[in-house]
Amino acid sequence: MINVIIIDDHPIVVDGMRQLIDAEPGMRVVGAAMNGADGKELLKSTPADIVLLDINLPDINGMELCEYIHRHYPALRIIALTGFKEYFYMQKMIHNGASGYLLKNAMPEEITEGIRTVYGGGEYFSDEAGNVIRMHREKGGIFLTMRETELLSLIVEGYTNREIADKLFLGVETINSYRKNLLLKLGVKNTAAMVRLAITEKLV
Amino acid sequence: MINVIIIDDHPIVVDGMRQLIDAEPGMRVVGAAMNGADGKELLKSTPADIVLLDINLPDINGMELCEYIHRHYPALRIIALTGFKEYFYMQKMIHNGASGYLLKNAMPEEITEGIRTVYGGGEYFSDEAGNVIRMHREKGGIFLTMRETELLSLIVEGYTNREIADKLFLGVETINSYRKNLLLKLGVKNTAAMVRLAITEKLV
DNA sequence: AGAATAACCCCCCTAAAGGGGGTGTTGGAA
DNA sequence: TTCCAACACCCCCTTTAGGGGGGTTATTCT
Repeated sequence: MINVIIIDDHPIVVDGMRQLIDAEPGMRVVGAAMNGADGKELLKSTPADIVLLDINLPDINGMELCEYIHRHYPALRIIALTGFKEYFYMQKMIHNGASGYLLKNAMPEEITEGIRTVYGGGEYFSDEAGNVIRMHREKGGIFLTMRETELLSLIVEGYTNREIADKLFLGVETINSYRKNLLLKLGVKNTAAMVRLAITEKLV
Repeated sequence: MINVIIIDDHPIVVDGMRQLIDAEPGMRVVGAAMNGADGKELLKSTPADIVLLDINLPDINGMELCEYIHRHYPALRIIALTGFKEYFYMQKMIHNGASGYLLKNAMPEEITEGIRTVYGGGEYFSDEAGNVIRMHREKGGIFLTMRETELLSLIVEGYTNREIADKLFLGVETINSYRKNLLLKLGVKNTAAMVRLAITEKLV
């Protein structure tokens, strides 16, 4: 029996997953949390095999939580379950210990198959995610570093330096440096042009 | 009995909604579609009272589909069900005939309450959405004028206020006013978010 | 004639972004 | 072991953007 924990702040998604997994023979949902803090508590009290982890959580970043889980519960296998289809997130989650990456528009069969594959020790990426990862892996040249890409995404989403600093627990001056460096690397002179480039060139 | 149709490309969301609604007395899901084309077919064959409509659909834009549904089935009440919290989307959906706007992180009770309220002839907006809408309704602002669109394009292209002013033979302060008004109308708080919205929604 | 709206202009003031310099740590490749 | 890239941080300073007000015209619809 594969025991699954869900950490996701969308009640509807949690309900849907629960129904899907419980209906599947050989696996069941043993707990669910709607934020990072509850998630950590849940992990402490409830032994499980698989964690389905959202990236968008109200209190902490899912990617950090992924790293935390991987460090504190190395035996636990993590599958990212998110709407983000940007390579950046996949790269980061895998780097932080995730063994699978499921997009929320994945078909139910993909989800159960993913759980089984990852439980068996493998890696699993849902169709679209797999394509994106393959595309980038052969191209290789990501000329922005991970941190830079991360910063860029946050800028594109409209966060100010102050907000980004708080979110990442860094100094404002640090964010400033990154921002200036991004302008330099991308060869643009202001945020507006950078955002446009980031979107049209799919850098995020 | 309130008959509900769901149009959303996330199977898990559909499952979750279905479970939630079917468990609620007095309402039931009579059909679901995962894209716009299937959605249109479904509407043709299946009479219903409420449509829960996602904005992110693989084939067509949910906002356009909203308008289509409203025109072809005026009796049908539409509730937007989406993750977008920008005012722009709410405004557009309401303008296109939606009677409610639910964010995907809404609590289950909000969803069922929303369905009931809208079925009863009212309007319903989930907590966060409601705040955003109320804030904007008092201030007003529907579509972009020619001039505003022109300004927006120039901003997206990375020109500063000074440059735009010179280019259009206007005062810098005038450009400033336009820019501020654009932020207000589009419901975003800075240039980065505005540029993103302008590009992804093809406002330019 | 009156109301509404687009287009235009101006002030003050603060917050945020950007330009140009710099420091130090770390972890991996050579 | 040395070297380098990535990362995080700091200073001073100027420009740009954004928040809050205040207006005037001309047109268009009723």
